[in-house]
Amino acid sequence: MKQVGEIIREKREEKGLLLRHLAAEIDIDQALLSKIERGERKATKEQIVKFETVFALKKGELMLQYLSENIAYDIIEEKNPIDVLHVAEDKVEYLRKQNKRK
Amino acid sequence: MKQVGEIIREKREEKGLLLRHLAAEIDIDQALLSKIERGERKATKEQIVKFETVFALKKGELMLQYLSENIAYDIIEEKNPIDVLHVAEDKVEYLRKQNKRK
DNA sequence: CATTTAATGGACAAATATAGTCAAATATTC
DNA sequence: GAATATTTGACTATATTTGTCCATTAAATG
Repeated sequence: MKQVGEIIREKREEKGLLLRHLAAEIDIDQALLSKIERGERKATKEQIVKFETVFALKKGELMLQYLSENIAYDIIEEKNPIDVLHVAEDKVEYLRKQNKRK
Repeated sequence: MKQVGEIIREKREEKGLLLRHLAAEIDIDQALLSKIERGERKATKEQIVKFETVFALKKGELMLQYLSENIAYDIIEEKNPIDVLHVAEDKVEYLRKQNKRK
């Protein structure tokens, strides 16, 4: 199961880019990119969008990994993380219906 | 589908407590409690634990609602929130296995 | 193996988000 | 309509996140 940072590093190396090249494209410091790739820091949503563009990934593909990874790490230390996700699912479905109605 | 704030308000009223009484027990300003009950502000995890104690709820019961509610609102505006949750579930399961092994 | 180049670590600063308070304005109850 | 309870909004404090700089380490190259 690949982490977002790993995916980014792989893609960067596939393209033969150096940290500083990709960092420049994303418009961040190369040290920060290094940390993101190694999972020491999290990217922002905006940066994930940029990565998708630079790597020509399907829109939302990396974002899906990113969002779910954040959630997973947020709750992994909790009592019943799986239950939390199931209840969250109920709530999302409920909220969507609500929105549809109005 | 009840929101955390609503649950708190119900419980408080069941016990016949005023905002300022419960606020004192939880050790926050009553204005903040008012906002939490109406969903204008979010409680902290620590406060949720206190609410569980004050209301003699099963440990983790309110926390489950709280955590899942936060997640639901975090992703409701995203493209495929349900997919996000499913992938998050995979990741949680993966992380747990990892932990077990070491 | 010495130099150059790339990547990483750590301390700090800036920006943003969250939590909390106070006092005034509203609403509710008697 | 006075007293009590709740809500609102502006503001401050605190915590967290994001980003940069520069020193250090690691890797590659002549």
